[in-house]
Amino acid sequence: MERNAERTKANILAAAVAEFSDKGFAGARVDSIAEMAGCNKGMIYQYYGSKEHLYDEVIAYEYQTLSNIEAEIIQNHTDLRELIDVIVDRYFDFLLRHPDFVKIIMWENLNEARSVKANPSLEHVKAPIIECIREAVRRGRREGIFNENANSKVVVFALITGAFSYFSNCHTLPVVLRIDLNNPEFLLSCKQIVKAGIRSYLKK
Amino acid sequence: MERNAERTKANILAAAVAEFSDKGFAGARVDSIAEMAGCNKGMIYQYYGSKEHLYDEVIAYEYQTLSNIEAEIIQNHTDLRELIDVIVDRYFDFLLRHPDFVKIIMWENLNEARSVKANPSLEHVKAPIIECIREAVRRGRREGIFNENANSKVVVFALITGAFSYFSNCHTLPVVLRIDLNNPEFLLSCKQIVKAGIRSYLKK
Amino acid sequence: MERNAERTKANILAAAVAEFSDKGFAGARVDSIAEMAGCNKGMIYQYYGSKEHLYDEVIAYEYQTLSNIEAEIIQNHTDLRELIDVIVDRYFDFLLRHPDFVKIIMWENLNEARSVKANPSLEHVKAPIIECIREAVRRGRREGIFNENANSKVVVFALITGAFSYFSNCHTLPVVLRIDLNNPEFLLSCKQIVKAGIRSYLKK
Amino acid sequence: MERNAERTKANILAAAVAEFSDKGFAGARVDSIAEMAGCNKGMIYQYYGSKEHLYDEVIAYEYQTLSNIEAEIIQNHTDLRELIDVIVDRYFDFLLRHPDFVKIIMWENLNEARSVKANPSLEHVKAPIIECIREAVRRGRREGIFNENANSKVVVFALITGAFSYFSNCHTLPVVLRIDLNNPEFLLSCKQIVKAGIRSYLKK
DNA sequence: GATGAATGAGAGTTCATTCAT
DNA sequence: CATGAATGAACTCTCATTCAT
Repeated sequence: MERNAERTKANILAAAVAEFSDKGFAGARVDSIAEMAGCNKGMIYQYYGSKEHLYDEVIAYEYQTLSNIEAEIIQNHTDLRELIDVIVDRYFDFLLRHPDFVKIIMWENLNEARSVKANPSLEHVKAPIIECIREAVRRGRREGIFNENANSKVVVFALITGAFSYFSNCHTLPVVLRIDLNNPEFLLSCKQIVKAGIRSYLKK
Repeated sequence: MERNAERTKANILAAAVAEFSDKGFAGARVDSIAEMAGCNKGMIYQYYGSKEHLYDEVIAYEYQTLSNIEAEIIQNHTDLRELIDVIVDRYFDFLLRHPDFVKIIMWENLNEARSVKANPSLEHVKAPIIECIREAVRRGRREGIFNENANSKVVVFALITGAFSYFSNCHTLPVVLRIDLNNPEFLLSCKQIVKAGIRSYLKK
Repeated sequence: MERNAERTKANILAAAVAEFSDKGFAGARVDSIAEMAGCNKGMIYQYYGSKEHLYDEVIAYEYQTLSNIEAEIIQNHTDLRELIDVIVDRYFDFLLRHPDFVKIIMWENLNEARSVKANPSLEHVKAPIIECIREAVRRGRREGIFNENANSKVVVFALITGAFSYFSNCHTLPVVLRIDLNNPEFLLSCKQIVKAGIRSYLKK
Repeated sequence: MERNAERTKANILAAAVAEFSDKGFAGARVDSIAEMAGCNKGMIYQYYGSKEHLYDEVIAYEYQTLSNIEAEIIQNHTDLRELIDVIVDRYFDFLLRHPDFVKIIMWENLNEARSVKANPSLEHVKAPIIECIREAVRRGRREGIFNENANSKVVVFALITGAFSYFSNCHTLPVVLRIDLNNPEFLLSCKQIVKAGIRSYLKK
């Protein structure tokens, strides 16, 4: 068995993402993470100190993945009129491709964000996208296409939760509503509702 | 020491709602539930069989509380134009006053709805509100105020998730967005965005 | 529900015989006994004081059933030459029809006869059959058909264990020897071996 | 505190033999086994999975100890006329020196041989001694000293139960018959009865 | 750096027994 | 006489963590 600290650490983190997103903090098993990571349990304690610290790292890591997407959006957007649509689309795409992310964020909310609150660097993880929207709103006002009183944080909140909500109830609602979330038309309608809601808020 | 089976059973269920909504299935402790219920652990097993069955009862109970609200909405609504606004308002009100409900639903989604799927009666728990919306859409079409192609289940889905999403990220987003969800204006804006999105879907 | 102390007591004892013979003392459940007896658990404690005392009563009861058979044998036997054969046949018959007896005796042996030792009246439960054999051996000596040195207690021991052993390994031996204990020929052979062994001991 | 998986596993098995033979499956305590084995309770679950699997291992182990004795008997016997006597003597010796074995077999019979039946390898654990007796009976017939119709499985059954029965009632019968099983003469008489019974069956 | 044997606290569950009704 | 709600101790089993190797 080859010795490679970097690789082992990365394997542990990846395994931890899978385990914590699947079972949550209380349900996750350190043994399972070690097995998935293909390493010994002792390694986890050597590299991450405790189950709790490992969980913190997972939270930070997951927030970073979305942050990377947001950085991309910010760099590439040009047209103000299309910005909302683009962000909604990118958020839906991201969450669709990262089911782990959705779950981790849900666990962390049920955890009352204790890990997020304990990590000072996360206070600023959304700064770029907030600033991007704030600037867009400002410009939109000047150009006369956006409302004077629109609160840019309301917009960010609506963007995130609008996309998120399609995924966060994805197990119970299909049962009680007897719907199929994989239906592309259904997805399209939901995206349009989110977009229309936010556009309405900005214009009004 | 008074003996009362009915009361004890109810106490256990109430304690279980509190414990499961707070900690989830894996994190909940049967000991804590017994202590909160002011009874012996054995009573829980006598009345509910196992931690898992107790959880199932909690899930069923919580769905029933919302179902009661929905029944009320259906009985009282008259004006088609106001229906969406009324439901959004009532859902937000309900979730605001029932934080346990939000959490339980989130835990159950993370649990992949295993308990919901195992309880056949829950398949029909949403039938009344679905039927109410379907009928409204039908009438709206005839009156010429609603879209021909509007899917009533999309509307129900958007109503539920629209309200839900305000609450389901209520711990992480205030931290990373530096917002205050208790601000009444913020709440109002969010409700308006949800209403506008759905109205747009119906009209378009 | 009719109130009848005698009947309830008898029902409990019958249920206890079934439960203890099936599961042994440690495996038996007071709840099961109450259910089988069609009465409340409290009754068991009222009439028998504890699980342990109830077990003691079961032991005493079972010994009595065999004692009744032995009394019958003693009264009816006449011919000295046939006595051994008769007793072996009657013992096999009894054990065949009373599987509970075999099991209870086995549990009690594994229990190191604590209950038997604690019940002084059981010290004399075998006195009649012992006396019967002793007298038979004495007469057999006088008539010249039995050995001078035959120990009558050896005979009783061999009679009891000879019959018993056909039943006490009735679950393991059929598996490892691949035999069918219900085969009448097999049973006959076993009885003959026991009879021949004891006759040999008496004659030699 | 030395760490040695092999040793710990062996200690647990030895402790389990003692505990299960003493208390049976239901009465045995995992805590007691751990204490006797001088290890932590968790080790038992790591190495044996469950109390039930540990019991299965004990059953298999005990059958093996007798199988070893039987292999020895088979290798060393020469004279056909002495075979029965030798086996009876060796069985009595073995059971005298292995009280655990007798008890475990009794528990397992009361357990309705569930563990024996669940272990396919035990179906053949008696094959060597069965084959040995079968061959002896065949040769005895050819030499004219054994009966034409003797069933070799009856012989094996009688050998095993004959020896076993001396031990399986060793706690109750001494009390109710007022005998001393440690008396060497008594033992000798019992062995002779068993031998005579089987010889009679073979000759007749 | 890496292993896996070992630990101890605590989890869910059972059960003989008691007691208010 | 009879019920069944309630108790508390003890049981089997789990798991985060430590540590000798």
